[in-house]
Amino acid sequence: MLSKKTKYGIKALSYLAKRTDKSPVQTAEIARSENISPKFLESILLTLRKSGFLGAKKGKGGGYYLIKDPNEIQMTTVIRVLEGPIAMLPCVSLNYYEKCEDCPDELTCSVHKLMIEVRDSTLKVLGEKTLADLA
Amino acid sequence: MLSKKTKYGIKALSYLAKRTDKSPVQTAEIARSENISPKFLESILLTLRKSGFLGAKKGKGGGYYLIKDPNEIQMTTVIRVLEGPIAMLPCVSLNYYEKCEDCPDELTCSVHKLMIEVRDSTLKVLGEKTLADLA
DNA sequence: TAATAACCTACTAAGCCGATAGGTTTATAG
DNA sequence: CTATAAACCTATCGGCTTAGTAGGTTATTA
Repeated sequence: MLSKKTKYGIKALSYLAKRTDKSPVQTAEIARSENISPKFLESILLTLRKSGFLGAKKGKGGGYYLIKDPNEIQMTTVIRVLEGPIAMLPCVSLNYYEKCEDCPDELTCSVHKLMIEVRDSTLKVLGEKTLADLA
Repeated sequence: MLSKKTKYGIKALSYLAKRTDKSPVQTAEIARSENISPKFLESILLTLRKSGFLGAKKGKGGGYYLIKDPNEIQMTTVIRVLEGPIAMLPCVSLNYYEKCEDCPDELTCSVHKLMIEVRDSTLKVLGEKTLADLA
């Protein structure tokens, strides 16, 4: 299940990508438009800025704006930053790998093999999609 | 992320499917072999029995056994029973649909569309796989 | 009749999620 | 130079879920 954090984050990015204008947009405006708790969204936008997706401007007339071209923003990278691993098990995660305690041998584990296939198919979909496709 | 419940459940089903013999296998044996907490596994096998995957026999020499042919057991149905929805958002779930509170219109929601694609690709992988493929 | 193993109910510790509260810093407007 | 605006930062919290534990009940077999 996708967390609300991720869902809201994607919505916010889409909102910014839809704008022709590249001027800063305030958190409150996005929150209002997308029905998101302003304070919660604030923390999300902050992590998106720290991750290099957004730029920010303080003070009056400030807000957040996209740094990169929406075409260059893969959905895989967005989701990894907000949600963490895309894989359904740590032992099949490319970016957040972790060994299972219970599993003596991954290569013979039935669940492992299955989840690799799921991961690859998901990765294919998300890797081909960019923020531009959503907006 | 797949819960341990689901992971253990699939492992247990695989274990049973691998056996040529169709005699009942005790919870303790599966737990030992797969490194699962016996009591936790007990509850999992119980739900698998109630869902029609397993049969059970009480008393000495009892245990659990597969009811159906492993070829007939789709991984989608197993996961839905143990984990719940396969979709990453309730609003794109076929079997556990739920409307998003924040979203006024699903058809224009960028996240919605994206998650439908992810769901479909996952469903394709899991729908083609049966328990026999795992074992 | 004793042992065995499934069945059932209840509880719990820990962790995460979504959100809130309140203050600090920086930029702009007048 | 001062007031305002908005991002930035820290801390906290209630509620829920997960993974497991404990302990007893029922049914079957030897």
